[in-house]
Amino acid sequence: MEQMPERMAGKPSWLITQLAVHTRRLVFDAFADTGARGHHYRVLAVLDEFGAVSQAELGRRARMDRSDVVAVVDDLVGQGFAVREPDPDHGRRNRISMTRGGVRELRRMDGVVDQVQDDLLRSLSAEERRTLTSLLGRVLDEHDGA
Amino acid sequence: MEQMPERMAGKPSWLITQLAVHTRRLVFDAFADTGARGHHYRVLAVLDEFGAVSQAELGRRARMDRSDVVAVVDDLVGQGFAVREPDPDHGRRNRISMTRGGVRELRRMDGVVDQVQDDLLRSLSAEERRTLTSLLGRVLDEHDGA
DNA sequence: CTGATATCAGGTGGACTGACATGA
DNA sequence: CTCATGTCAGTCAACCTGATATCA
Repeated sequence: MEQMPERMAGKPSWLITQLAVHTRRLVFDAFADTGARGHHYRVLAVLDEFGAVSQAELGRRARMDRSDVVAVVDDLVGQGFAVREPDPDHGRRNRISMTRGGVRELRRMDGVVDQVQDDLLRSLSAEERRTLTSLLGRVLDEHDGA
Repeated sequence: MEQMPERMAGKPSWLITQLAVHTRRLVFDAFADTGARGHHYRVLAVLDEFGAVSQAELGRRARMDRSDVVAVVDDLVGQGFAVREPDPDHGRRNRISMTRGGVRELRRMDGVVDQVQDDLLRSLSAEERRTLTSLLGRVLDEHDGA
């Protein structure tokens, strides 16, 4: 692979952007056989950790737009991984919850993502991985309104 | 901002993906007034550091597809920042080079990017920034066929 | 009234694929 | 023949905006 410009190779912002491309490709390829996508994983992860929630809350926790949540929930419901039902306490709100199949799917995806994780960081030691995770987490917190 | 799932907050792959979103937005906003985009910066950076190159090499160094290089070079030529001329030693190849205006535009962009950089990493010390850059660089090298 | 929610239509930048013609 | 190059058409996931309707 040809060398990239120095002014880019030394900038975290560029490194992050480029690594995101690689990461997305790794995840996508690993999910390819079942047609799953990153959005599906995010939504299932929220449902697993926070229980039955509205679509709006789902979007906020998974960091995705409300518009996109609709289609992804449609998918998950269609695959039998989630259930959409009207909130009894609120006429407009939906309650999205996971099915047994959804839990199984999430477990499967977790394994896949862990493998991708290992592949992605294979050049770092365990200690370095922790350092990287910590630094990235602090930077994200600062910009994520935590 | 609502809390995100733990299994995501602890994974570098997710942190990188999310940070890339913030980074892209910061850069895009900073470039917005002149209508410049990331692609333009990348191409100018390659031209500055490697001189007159073919579009194919340009794409490889800037990590972008040849298809996309065409339109970006069109833009830069239209703005007077670059020149496209046929390679005298090769009938098919083009030679792309920078103009004075292109150099000035790149300097301007450099300043903008540096500010974004500072904003992005404002929660880290200088030492931590170096550590982060080094770790990210090593991870990218591993996946970039360096 | 405001505010939150769900939905739909559409647009964007960036990464990519396939096809095609041309020239080394 | 092959391989690299330039160009064009179009797809894709993700991100985003705006409009609309419903309900607290």
